[in-house]
Amino acid sequence: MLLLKELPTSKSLQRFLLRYPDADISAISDFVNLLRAASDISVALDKLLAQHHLLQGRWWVLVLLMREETQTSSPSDLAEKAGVTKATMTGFIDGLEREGLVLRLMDNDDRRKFLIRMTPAGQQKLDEVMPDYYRKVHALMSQLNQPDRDIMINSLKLLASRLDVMK
Amino acid sequence: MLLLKELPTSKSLQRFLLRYPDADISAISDFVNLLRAASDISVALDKLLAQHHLLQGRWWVLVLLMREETQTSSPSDLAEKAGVTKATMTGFIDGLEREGLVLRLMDNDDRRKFLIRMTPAGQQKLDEVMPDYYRKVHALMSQLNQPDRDIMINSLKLLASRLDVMK
DNA sequence: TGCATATTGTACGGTTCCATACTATCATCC
DNA sequence: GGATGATAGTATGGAACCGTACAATATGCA
Repeated sequence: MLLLKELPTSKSLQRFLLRYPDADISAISDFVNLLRAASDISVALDKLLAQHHLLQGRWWVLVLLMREETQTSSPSDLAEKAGVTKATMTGFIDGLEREGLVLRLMDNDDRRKFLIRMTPAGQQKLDEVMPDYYRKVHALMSQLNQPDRDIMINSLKLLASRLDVMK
Repeated sequence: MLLLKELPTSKSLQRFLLRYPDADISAISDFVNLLRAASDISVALDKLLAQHHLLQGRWWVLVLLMREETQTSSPSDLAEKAGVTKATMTGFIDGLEREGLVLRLMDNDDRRKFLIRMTPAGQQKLDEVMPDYYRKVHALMSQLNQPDRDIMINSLKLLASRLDVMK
């Protein structure tokens, strides 16, 4: 996600309005601000994870594995739950395996499959990251009062559910 | 930005709470929902631009150039305004130049520099994209009533301005 | 003037992601 | 049981990014 750091000057805004008179300036401004704020927040999460030598993609995989009682899943299943392609998941697993945080095991029932299992080192890594993550997310979200926070989240959810209007 | 498609089951949530009892579940849930909604919106923007054979990075460059009266700027200036490194901007400009949407001109005042100028084809591309963009962003943002929209944007801005609490 | 320092743009190598195409394996249906 | 089609995982090649290092050029200061 890429975003402009600089909002337009009123002078350049006028030039845009001259050329595109139908533009809804306040809608554009809100839209850009929304994306920029979310991008900044995502970057902050990246930095938090980087302090533990993790990246969002690999971290989600560990979280998904911890959700499983057996701490085991398949690449396809992980890909679907993480919302990435199978090819992307292959890359994540490669990285995690290289660092010893997960194992690839044969699945004797279906020889096309692998079983991906979190190792003790993987669990240890999560135990190191999650308390930090929870603490900092709590600190961030506490900056908002509850009514505003509810309205913000519900509004975002509503927008995300109405994205078909952009087609 | 990568996001889980699936929220945790209550069963796996209990396992997380057992291991990390201090977790603020509602903060985490809101945080993840925020990032996921924003990511979905960003993907929708990508798709809109893709219909015009553009990508976010290159598109912002054209928008920045249009903001300039001379439709001209330098790679360093563009990089700073777009919030990317100079190296990344070099790549964007390469792509835009290859497609004939911008030109690299010598700067006779400072021979280290280039002047990047939008071509008529570049302006034509923007004239094709921007009305579509404006129309669809208006359609999306109109899904919210004004008070909620204001609260959402202000809350997001406030969060983005308080990201130091995550350090 | 000359020399240290800063700036500009690029090359290079790295990561994360995707789309596509492929092999191996499984499931189905005649 | 054999062909057909679906599915699992990966390889490959691409784009968008970054950090670092570099050559060329400009600037400032003794």
